[in-house]
Amino acid sequence: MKSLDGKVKKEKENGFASPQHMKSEPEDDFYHSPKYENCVFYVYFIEALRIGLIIFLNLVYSDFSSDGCILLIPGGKRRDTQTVVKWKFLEHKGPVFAPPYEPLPSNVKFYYDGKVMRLSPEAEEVATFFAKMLDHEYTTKDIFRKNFFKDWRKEMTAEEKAKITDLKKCNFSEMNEFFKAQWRSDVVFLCPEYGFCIMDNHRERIANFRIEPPGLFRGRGDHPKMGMLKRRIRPEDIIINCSKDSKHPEPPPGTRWKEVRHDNKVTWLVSWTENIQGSIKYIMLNPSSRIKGEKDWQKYETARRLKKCVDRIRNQYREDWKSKEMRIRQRAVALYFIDKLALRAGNEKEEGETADTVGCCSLRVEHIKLYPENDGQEYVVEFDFLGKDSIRYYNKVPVEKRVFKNLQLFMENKEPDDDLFDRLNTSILNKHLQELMDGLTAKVFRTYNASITLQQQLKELTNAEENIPAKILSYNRANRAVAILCNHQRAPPKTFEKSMQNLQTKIDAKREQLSDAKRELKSAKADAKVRKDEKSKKAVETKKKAVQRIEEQLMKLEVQATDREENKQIALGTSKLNYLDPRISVAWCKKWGIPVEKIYNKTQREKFAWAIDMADEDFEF
DNA sequence: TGGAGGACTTGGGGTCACTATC
DNA sequence: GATAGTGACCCCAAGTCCTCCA
Repeated sequence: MKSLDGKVKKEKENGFASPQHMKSEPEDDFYHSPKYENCVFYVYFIEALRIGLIIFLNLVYSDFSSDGCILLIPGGKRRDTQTVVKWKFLEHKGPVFAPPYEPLPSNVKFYYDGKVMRLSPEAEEVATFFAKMLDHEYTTKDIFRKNFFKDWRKEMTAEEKAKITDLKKCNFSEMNEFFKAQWRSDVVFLCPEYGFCIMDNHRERIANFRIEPPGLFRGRGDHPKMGMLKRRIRPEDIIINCSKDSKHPEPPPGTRWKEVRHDNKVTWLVSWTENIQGSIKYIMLNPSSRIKGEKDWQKYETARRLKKCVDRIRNQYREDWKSKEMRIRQRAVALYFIDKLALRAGNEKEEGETADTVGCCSLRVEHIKLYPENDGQEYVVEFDFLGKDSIRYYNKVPVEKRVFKNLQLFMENKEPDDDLFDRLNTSILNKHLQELMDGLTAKVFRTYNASITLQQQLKELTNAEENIPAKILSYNRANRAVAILCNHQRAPPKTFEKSMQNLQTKIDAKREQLSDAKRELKSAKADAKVRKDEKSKKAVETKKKAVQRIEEQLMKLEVQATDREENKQIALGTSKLNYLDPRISVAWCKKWGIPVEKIYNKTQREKFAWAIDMADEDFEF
């Protein structure tokens, strides 16, 4: 692990201040505070007899260290460390398990081949997973049905297995109706108890304190494992991570944890291994927590460092297009795509285990087409592939001649399903990037290009003369430019057409209202001209104000319609949450007097509390 | 050195609760 | 009070990148 010395030094040189909230300065009322530097001492007064001592010792003697972050000790003095300690003290209540299966009431029947059939509890539970999804497209997909049926049969008794041999003959509709009508039990009240933990004196919100319930795996795209049974997680599957000196969470009576460990070099509280892919799942802290906030801040600082050397890197990869070595040319062309098109790195994937999706390094020959000329443009590359979450990436872009020629070279004598960059993978690329800049990986380009685009677009689109709704439209347009760059798509909402129609009706009505109001104003003016008295003058003023008000309302509606239409298939949330340095948005709000609530909702404000604290209107990414 | 596993971020969709409208 | 529409929040899958070990 890298020493933090260099980082701290660099940050000092660059003039980065540590965000205010990252300092360890306990305040009261942390429970409702958007900041999270509040001490638990005040709220947990009763429990504090025991915890208090630890808190006190922590406050006095410890710093709050985090991997790669500036460390502060009480008094604000920075201290560097070699360790990768992420927390000093961690206490939590453990996870909340999915409620046990309750057999269906006897009036809810399952039919096989038109006849009522009573299922064993094990088989019935798995059947209910399918029944609950009956209205979903998944249950019409062959792979889903095949996987489900195979796993369902494993839960059946020998008798059931012999009888139930064809999924088509199964009728789950009564079960489906039953679940639709059922009142959903509310576990929100568990939140204050299980939804929080104590980490380094701070009461922190936990992101996902509930264990994922059993069900059918919903893989995306053409996932070969969709429909498989996600088994129930039991205490014996759970690894608890907490402080040695904390009050360990208790497993449910009569059970035990798989393991209790005290690893303060990781940030998770609970983990278990899921049975579909064999991957590990975690319970971690909410994005508003200090540990996540620091990481987020670091991410944007790395992207800002890239800004300083991006020209050098671009010059270098342009040079590398001419390299004698194929691997260097491939690396340089791939990097050009990552930089220009904000493509993801594209790790290798195990064939047949997941949906067939690719990123830059894993592009295949079949994913691009080359056009020496297309629609009056030279050297056009057409990309068409499925990216993360099987979202289609389609783009036709003119590229530089050397890139085009190189691509022709890379594609020579290859089959459509051969790798385009056969001498490259993400670890080779990232190793190279690491040499160009400390901490640089392919992902950083996406963050950098997203943030810099937002900043540029905001400068370009914001008009000082415009009112707040128009400025917010500009913001959304800038956000949209980033979402398009990053290919963040969404399925148009089901109610989209209808709601657009309703909005249009409102606009039409408002227009009519406006023309009525104008007509009234005109006649009031004429009246005032004849009568020349105070009363009629006043009437003119009133009518004028009415026209103005309606004009504003109409504009608001029109802006709303434009915004919604332009947003039909674009998802803004992902870029806002993960790629755009929040300080750009905060600075923009401050500069133009826009309430930050118009840009960020409550959750987002909590996540970006550090940026709201830090950024003034002059902030430059 | 490279492959596997682990830790963490990113991502779209689903659900729910709140608000507006009738 | 019922209903429709919507945004916020939750869920958990699917990525990226790092570490560890043979």
